[in-house]
Amino acid sequence: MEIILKKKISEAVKILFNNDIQDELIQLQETRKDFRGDFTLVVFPLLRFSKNTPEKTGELIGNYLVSHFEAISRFNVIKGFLNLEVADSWWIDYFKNIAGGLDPLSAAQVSKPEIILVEYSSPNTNKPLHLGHIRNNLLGYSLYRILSSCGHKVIKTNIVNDRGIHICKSMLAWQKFGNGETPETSGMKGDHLVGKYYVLFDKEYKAQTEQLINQGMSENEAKNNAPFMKEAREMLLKWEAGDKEVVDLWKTMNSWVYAGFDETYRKLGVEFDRIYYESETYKLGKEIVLSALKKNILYQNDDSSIWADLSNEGLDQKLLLRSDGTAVYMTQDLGTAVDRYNDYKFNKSVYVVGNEQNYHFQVLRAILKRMGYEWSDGLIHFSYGMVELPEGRMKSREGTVVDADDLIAEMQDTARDVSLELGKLTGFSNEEKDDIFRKVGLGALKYYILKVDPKKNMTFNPAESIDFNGNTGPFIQYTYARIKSVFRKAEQMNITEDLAGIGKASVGKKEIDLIRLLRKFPEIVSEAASEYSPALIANYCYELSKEYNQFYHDFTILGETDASIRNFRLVLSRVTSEVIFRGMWLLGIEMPERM
RNA sequence: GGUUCCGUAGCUCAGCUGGAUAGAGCAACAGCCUUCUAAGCUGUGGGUCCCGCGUUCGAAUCGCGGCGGAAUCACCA
Repeated sequence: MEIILKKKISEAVKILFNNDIQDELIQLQETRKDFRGDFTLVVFPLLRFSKNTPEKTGELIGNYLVSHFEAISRFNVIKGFLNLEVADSWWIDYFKNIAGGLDPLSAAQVSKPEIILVEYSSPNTNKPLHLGHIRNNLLGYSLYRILSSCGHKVIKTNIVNDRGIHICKSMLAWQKFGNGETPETSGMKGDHLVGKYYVLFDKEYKAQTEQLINQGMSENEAKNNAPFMKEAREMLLKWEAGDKEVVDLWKTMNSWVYAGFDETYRKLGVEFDRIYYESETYKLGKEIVLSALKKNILYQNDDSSIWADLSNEGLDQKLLLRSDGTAVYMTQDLGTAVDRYNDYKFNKSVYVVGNEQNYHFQVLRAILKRMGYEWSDGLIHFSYGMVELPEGRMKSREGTVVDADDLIAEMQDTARDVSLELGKLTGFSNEEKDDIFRKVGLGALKYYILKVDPKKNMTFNPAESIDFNGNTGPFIQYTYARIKSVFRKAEQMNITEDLAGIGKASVGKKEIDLIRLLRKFPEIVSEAASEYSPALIANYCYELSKEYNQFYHDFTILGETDASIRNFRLVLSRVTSEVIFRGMWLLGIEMPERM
């Protein structure tokens, strides 16, 4: 529509003012709700051609369009804005088009599909997942759905940080205090069990450090000389040397953690196509670093540590291999990146990683570029903000972390309480109820997190996140469930949709408002894909749901006596529910058929 | 100090390829359940869009300069 309209406007300008104008000067937008009309032309840019007042110019163009373009039925001019009204027949035709089973996503397809890796989650294997990981997982998974819905080939990957001193810490504490405790004997989830020993290590380590400080050591000395730290370091060396006992323990404890993570991932509804382990990629990283050193891309210090000098790119010196030859975080990431390119020859590789690592990824790209990997341009750090609590940042040492499993359970419990209090779901089996509570509780959590702009830090208010009223996931789910209910009722009444009858229906403003919103969907999806922002879709789904709820309250649907009007509303309801479903699906949010 | 990000209603957030009177939700107050789900709908109050300058017919939106906040600049990951 817009394209034809623009053509007509440019034709009008040519005939009225005798000028060929560029497309950019024709600023066409949807008319604001509080004005009469469907599309609005901003006439200011055209004044220099018309050499007339804004009002007069608008009027001239409006008159031309009404008499030369049958789709435009009326117009009005307010200040410099020409509001055009599209004939109802056009809306009906348009609507029949999208109602006839046209996939709302087909318009969002990209012309050149790419191979895109999306890395997300990236847990450490020494403690359970927390609220920050939830944001990461939800963003990553939703990104996957959005990008692949646009036609890209997307590979979901996870890099598990399964090596390093932090793992040895839990292992050591388990050896000292564990008495052979396992997930089976303790009844604890594996990741929580290992996390418990990580905390124990820290506690004991702190005590030891304090003792040494009291004996007169400086803080740094004490930290380095505490027996626990020494033992942990020894353990790391043994691990790198392949010591059987250490490696076996490492394997055992990691397997506990993986089982725990899998459970959390399953509850969250996220999954991966390929998992990389740092214990496997760090060696490649070392090789890359060493060969780059030979080519004089890097330099070596007297203590034989290896560095990259990025100072002429506005970055600092960056350590790549320690003086004892062991790998650091950056070494592993270099290895992982090369590994991945060899595996997939990706066009883009998206890292869903918190903004605290902005610098790290700047450096990663710069080093790869310098090493001659042209594909490094395709590395994208999808940087998201921290999740803070009303009291401030989460601190594991102060016990203010919100545990992922606890939170999920709590959301489901709240969904149950609210639902029962409202007296819903009588006559359902316990399985059916639990399924709905799960969808609603999780929907609330996911929506709450995904609706905010990823790059912004967000505040997680526990009391508010469990609110199910207003701009929330359950509100959107509720809208969907309600539409489903209309259709169940219609079935009972033997009412079926009749697209053919719709032409006779009178098109009201409410209907047009809904259709206008519906037609935006593909545009929103492509925008979300190019901006990497699920939040756009979340806010759209809310807007659509709100619009529908208002529509629903203003009219009866099944009770409408005029069949053509009833059909119009019925089909409109169905299309709305399909788009809502699709939008929420892109966010990874499940929709209950009733609630 | 360098770099990156953020600053919109009491609170949580939309809006940002420049357009009309800046929008939702929460919280407060007032209404609406014999008709398809009230997890809803309607209404009232609430704003120096951090500040200043610039570009423009027009700036919350773009540019520059401040101010405030966050992150980061480790032989941690």
